[in-house]
Amino acid sequence: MLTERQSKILKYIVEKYIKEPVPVGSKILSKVLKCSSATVRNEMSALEDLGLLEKTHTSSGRVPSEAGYRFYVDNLMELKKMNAEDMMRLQIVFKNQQLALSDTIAQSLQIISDMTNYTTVVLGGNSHENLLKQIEVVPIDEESMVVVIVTDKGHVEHKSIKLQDVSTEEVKKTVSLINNLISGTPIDEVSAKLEFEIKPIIGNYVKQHEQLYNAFYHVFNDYSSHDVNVMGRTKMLEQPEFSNNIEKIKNVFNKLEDKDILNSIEEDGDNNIKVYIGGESKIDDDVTVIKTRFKNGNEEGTIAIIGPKRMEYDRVVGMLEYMKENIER
Amino acid sequence: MLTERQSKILKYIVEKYIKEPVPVGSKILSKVLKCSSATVRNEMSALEDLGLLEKTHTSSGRVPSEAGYRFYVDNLMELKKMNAEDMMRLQIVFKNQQLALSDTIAQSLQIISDMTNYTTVVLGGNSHENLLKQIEVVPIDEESMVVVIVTDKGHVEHKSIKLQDVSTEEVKKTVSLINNLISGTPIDEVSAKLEFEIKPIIGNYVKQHEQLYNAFYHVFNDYSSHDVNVMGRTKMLEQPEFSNNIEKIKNVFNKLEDKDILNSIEEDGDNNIKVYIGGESKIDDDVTVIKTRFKNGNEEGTIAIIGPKRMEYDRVVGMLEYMKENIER
DNA sequence: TATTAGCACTTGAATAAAATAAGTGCTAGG
DNA sequence: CCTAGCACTTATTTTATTCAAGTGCTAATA
Repeated sequence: MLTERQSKILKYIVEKYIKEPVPVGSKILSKVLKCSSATVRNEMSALEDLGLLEKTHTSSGRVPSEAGYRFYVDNLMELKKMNAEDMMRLQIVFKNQQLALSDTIAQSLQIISDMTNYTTVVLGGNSHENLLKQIEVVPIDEESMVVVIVTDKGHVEHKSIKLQDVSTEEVKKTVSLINNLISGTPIDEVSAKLEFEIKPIIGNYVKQHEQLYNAFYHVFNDYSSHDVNVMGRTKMLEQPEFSNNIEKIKNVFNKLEDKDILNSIEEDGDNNIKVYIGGESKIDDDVTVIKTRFKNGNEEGTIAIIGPKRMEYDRVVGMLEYMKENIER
Repeated sequence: MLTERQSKILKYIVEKYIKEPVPVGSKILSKVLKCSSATVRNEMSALEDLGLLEKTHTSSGRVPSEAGYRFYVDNLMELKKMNAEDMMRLQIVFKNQQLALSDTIAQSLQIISDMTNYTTVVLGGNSHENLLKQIEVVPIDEESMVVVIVTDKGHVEHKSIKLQDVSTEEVKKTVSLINNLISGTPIDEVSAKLEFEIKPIIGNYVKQHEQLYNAFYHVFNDYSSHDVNVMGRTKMLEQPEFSNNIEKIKNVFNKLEDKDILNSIEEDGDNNIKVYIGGESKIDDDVTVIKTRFKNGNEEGTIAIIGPKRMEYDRVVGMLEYMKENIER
C-alpha cells in the first residue's frame, strides 16, 4: 500500500502529466508538498520500484506507467462532475422528445467528442440479443429486390438480391412464411431455422426453391450483426502523442476502421463503467477506452470514449456516468 | 503550344516525379534527350515561364505545377492498360453472379484501393434522381416504430420515430395512403407532397394527425439522400506528402468525413472520366480526385479514386475505365 | 541561330561541436 | 527521517561547417 505522501505524489504526477505531456520533476513537487526535492526524489524512486512511475531517460522527470494510471483510476481519482455549461449543451439534446433514442445518443456523443477532443463510439447490442421482428421485401425490377430485416430492438439491415425465374407471388409467400414461423428468433439462429423449417416447406410449391432459399440464407448470414457508429475519428490527431508519430496514427485509424475490434469493446460483461488503459484497450499502447453499457426499455448497447492513455479520466468517467443516467431514463 | 522537345521534358518530369517525389534536374534529362544539360535548362526555364513547372527553391530541380499536371493529363499522358494479374483479381469479383451490383462495386473498389494505395469512394446517385418506391412501418413497441424507405434504385433508409396516442391502424392507413399517392415521387419532393396531398386527408380521420404528419415529414427531410462509401481511408497516410504533415492529414481526413464534400464530387455533369487536380479537387491542394459516373439498368452513381496530386494518372484512369466497362455490363 | 562548356552562386541537408536546461542519484550531516 | 549539496546524465537548442545537387549566365562553338 502507498503512504499518504506517495499517493499524493502519484496523483499529482498523473494529473500534471495529463494536463501537459512533459515528465514531472521533483522540484515542482517539493513546492506542493512543502518538503525538499531530495525527499521527493526518494519517494519517486520508491514509486518507480513499485512500477507506478517511469523515466523517459536516466535523468528525466517521472511519467506514470500503465500500472500508475491503473492505480490512479482505481484508487486516487476523484470523480469530476460536468460543468454547468457542458451539461446545458447535452440537455438540449436529451430534452428533445422528438428524437429516437439512437439519434439522441449519437448527437450527444458527437457533442462530447467536440467538447473533449476524444473519439466516441456507440455499439448497438449483439446479434444474439437481437430477435428477428419482421422482414419485408420490396421488388425493384424483374430480377432484383431489396430485403429489409427489422429486429425487435429497431435495428434495420438491408440487402439487395437477384433472383431469376422466381415470381413475386412465390417471394411474398415465402416472406410471410418466414414472418409467421421464425419471427422472434435470435438473428444468429435464423439461418439454421431457415434450413430446417422453411426450406422443406417452400420446396413443395416454389420451382426455384433452392435459389430462393440461398438468397435468404445469405441475407441473414451476412447480417453484419452490429451497429457501429464512430464519431470524431480525427480528434485523435489533436493528441500530441499521435500527431508526431505516423505509425501510431496508422495503427489507431486502422483499428477504428475494424468493426471486429470495436465490437470487442462490447464483450466485457458488466454494466458499470469500465476503463481499459493502454495495452488493455486492444487498440494501441497509448490509447485508453472508457465504456459503459446502457439499457433503455428494449434498446441496449454500449457507449465508449476513446482517447490517449493520457486521457482526463476523472472528467470522462463523469461524463459517461451522466450520459448513462440520461439515456436510461 | 509546346515543341516536341518541351513535351518530352514535361512528360518525363511529371512521370519521374510521380515515381519519386524528388525535384528533377537537368542532368538526368540531358542523358535522356541526348543533348547538353544547358540546353535542357533553357527549355525548363521556358516551361517554367509557361507556368508548367516550378522550383522548390532557387537552385532546385523542377517539379510539375498544377497546370503542368493538367497539361500532362490532357495532352501527354498515354493510357495504361491494367496488367493481367490485377485484372484477374477484379474479375473474380465481377464474375460472381451472386453479388448485388452495389456489393460488386464495393468489393472491387476495395481491391483497387489495396492495389494502388489510394482511397476509393462510391457515391450512390442524387436524391432528386431517386424516386420513392415504397415505405414500410414496423412497430417496435407501444410508442416507437421503424420507418423504412426504399427507392426505385434499391436504396434503403430507415429511421425510428416515436408517437404517442396514435393507433397502429391509423399508422397503417397513412402508410398505404403514402404508398398509393406519392410513390414514384423524387425523394426530395416528398416532403412537399406530404404536406399538400397527405396532410389534408389524414387530418380527417387521425386524431393526432399533426404528430403523425410531423414524424413522416422529418423522416423524409432527414433522408440523407446519399450513399457514401469510402474505402481505404488510411491509404492516404502511405503517401509521403501527407505522412510528414499532420495539418494536411487532418484536413484530408476531415474532408473525407464530410459527406457534403464527397457528394459534391458527384455534381459535375458529364459521364466521362474526369480528373480534378489539386485545387480543383475541393479536398486539398495536394489531392487529386479522378471520377466517373456509371449506369447499369436503373442503378447509377459515381466511383472515384482519391490520391495525392502525384497520382499515377495513367494507371488510375485506365483502371477507372476498366471498372466502368465492367460495371455497365 | 541553336547548342554547349564552364563557372560562380544558391540552397537544403547532413554532420559536428558547444552551450543550456532540467533533472537524477548519492553522500554526508542535521 | 529529512535535506543541502554536488557530480553526473541526457535531451534540446544553437551555431558553424561541409557537401551535393542544381541553377543562371556568359562566351565560345557548330
